[in-house]
Amino acid sequence: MRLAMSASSKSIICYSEEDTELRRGPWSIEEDDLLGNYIANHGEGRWNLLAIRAGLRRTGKSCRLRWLNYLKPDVKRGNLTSEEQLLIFELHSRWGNRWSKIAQQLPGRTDNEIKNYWRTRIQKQARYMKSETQRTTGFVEFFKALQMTRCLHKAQESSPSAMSLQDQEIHMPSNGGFHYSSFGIEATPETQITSQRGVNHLNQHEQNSDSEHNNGSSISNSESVNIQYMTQPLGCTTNQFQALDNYDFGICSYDGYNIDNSAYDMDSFNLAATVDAQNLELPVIGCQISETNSLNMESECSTRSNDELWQFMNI
DNA sequence: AATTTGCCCAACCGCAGTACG
DNA sequence: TCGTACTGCGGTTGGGCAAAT
Repeated sequence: MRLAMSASSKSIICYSEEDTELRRGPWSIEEDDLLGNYIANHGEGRWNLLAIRAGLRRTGKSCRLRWLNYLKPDVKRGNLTSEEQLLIFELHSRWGNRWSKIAQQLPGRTDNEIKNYWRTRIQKQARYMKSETQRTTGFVEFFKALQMTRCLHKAQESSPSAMSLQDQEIHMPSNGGFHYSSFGIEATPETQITSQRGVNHLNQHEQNSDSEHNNGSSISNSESVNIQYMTQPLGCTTNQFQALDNYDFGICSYDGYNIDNSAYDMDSFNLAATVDAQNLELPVIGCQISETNSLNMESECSTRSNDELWQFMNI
């Protein structure tokens, strides 16, 4: 067996003992046509057989990948929307590097695409944030807001009928326009979120105690977040979602962001290394549910680093 | 203008799980 | 029950391209 690089197409051609060529590398238009036409006529499956019968000098594996990631009609091309990006962010926080599972929640997007997206854009931003961490607290609010969504998820899981957040908007601090509408969670007018005012402290020990991608919530529901279901609409009610007292806020334990260091260079998200956790006092976040059933979350204290923070959000 | 650097993304690889004879 | 082939998934690689130097 030997390998050679095709000069014209830069495809690697693999010669076996029988001198049957196995093409590798980029697919040509002709190959795409062959594969597409064959699947149109015969359907998917049995990829090795398909490759042979379609007259493709490719492995079944290669054919499958080409079909699923590129040729399949419902594959969506182009940049990810902001909603999709945020959804990826959220789902990754829940499931870690389960790309195929995440992709299932984004119709038309492939696991490969999401994986590439995460690897490039997210980690780039993470590196940026890490470099900024020493002089900004903006990321704290950001992660706090993400934790907020997790609170809501938890509440939804515990009482799914009463709490859903679809179509809601969570406005991140100050000048950030932050839409969580694609998170698949939905707010009802009956939803109220309250919390005692206090100061958040990061607790490294507790954070680290959360294993398995930290899927388990670190929230002590009884103490940190109370979610009540009211009988009257909350249209004009401003609910303080303040401080998430005693909340194992878990910047470091926020799923997926520091536990995947082995998979990618996720040091960027290992904020424990860059934050003086014990001395970190988090700003207060106010939580408001408007008449339009949208949940607005606002910071009650301004930060000078919003622009920096929202660079992250405005990927 | 030439070279370097970094980003993006398609494609490949290895492994684990599953189906099937 | 076992071995083999197939399938799917996550991780990695490398080429193309544009921006920076």
